[in-house]
Amino acid sequence: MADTNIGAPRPLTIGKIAQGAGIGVETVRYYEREKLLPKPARDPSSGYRLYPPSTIARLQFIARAKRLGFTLRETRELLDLRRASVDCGNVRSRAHEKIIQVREKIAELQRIEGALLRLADACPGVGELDNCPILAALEQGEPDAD
Amino acid sequence: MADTNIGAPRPLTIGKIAQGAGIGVETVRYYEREKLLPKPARDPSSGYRLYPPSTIARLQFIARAKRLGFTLRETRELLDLRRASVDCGNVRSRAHEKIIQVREKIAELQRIEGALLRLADACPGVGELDNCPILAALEQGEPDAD
DNA sequence: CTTGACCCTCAACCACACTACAGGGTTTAG
DNA sequence: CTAAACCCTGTAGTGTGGTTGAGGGTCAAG
Ligand SMILES: [Zn+2]
Ligand SMILES: [Zn+2]
Ligand SMILES: [Zn+2]
Ligand SMILES: [Zn+2]
Repeated sequence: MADTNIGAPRPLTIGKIAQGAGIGVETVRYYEREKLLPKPARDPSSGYRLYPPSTIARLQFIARAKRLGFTLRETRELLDLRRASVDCGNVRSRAHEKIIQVREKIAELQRIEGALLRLADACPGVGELDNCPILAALEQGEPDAD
Repeated sequence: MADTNIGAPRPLTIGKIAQGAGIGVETVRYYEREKLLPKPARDPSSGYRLYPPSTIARLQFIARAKRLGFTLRETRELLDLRRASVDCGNVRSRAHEKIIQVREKIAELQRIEGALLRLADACPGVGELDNCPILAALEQGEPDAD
């Protein structure tokens, strides 16, 4: 409201965008090395990196993709898709692949949870280790576990 | 049935126990370095490692613990518990800790799955990327995701 | 006896996603 | 002007769970 120089996207230093995205400065430089961020402009005299403010959104994109279970490699591919002007279907099919992977992980963890629960419930919690069904199952194999 | 030399636990070479446990020879030596396996006897002339057959069971213990979500460090602690003659309660409490961790992972993955499903269902799968709700959510943040 | 399969040690390397120096230069507040 | 806070490059280290390779020695079959 006060100043209306909206046309000038005053560039931000690496510290600002890192803080804006809630990550470390080193991580931003790492993302640049790993090609998740394009090489930014530089201040000619100091050599400092100068980022457009939209870079913060891009870093948040990366953070969200990470929270959704995408690796950095996959996230880079998503970002590249946009550059390459591919269509929606490509993006959606990646999301579907990721859903399948996530479900597989969940199923595996639920199997693990069930096995641990059965073992913990069978363990008296007192007494000699020779009677402990948890160690026994680990040593001899559990009927239901595999 | 044929030979009854049961009292002599003829030792096995590293290749045999690795094959018996379904893992690699290098992995067995790695486990020894990481103190998940005690240092085995050696053939005096060749220097070959000589293992009692029960080592295969120990390796399977490790494999099962890994499948149950224990790290190698935690698995070593389980194995050390047995050596240290601690009681059942210690083992059970570790299993409970692990159950809690597994449930947290499951909840996180279910949150991720829900977010991905909402996005994928909203994405038409055809057309321009500018209309893709998946990329839009990653760029601008999704209301339900966080 | 020779060949190939097996074994030895020590060391380096892999992926992943950072993180931490070392050894500088620059900007900014007081 | 000075000192703190920031920035630069480049290299190296973290942790997890192994795998691979070099450069050998040993054992069993033919
Ligand atoms: Zn319980
Ligand atoms: Zn018990
Ligand atoms: Zn779907
Ligand atoms: Zn789409």
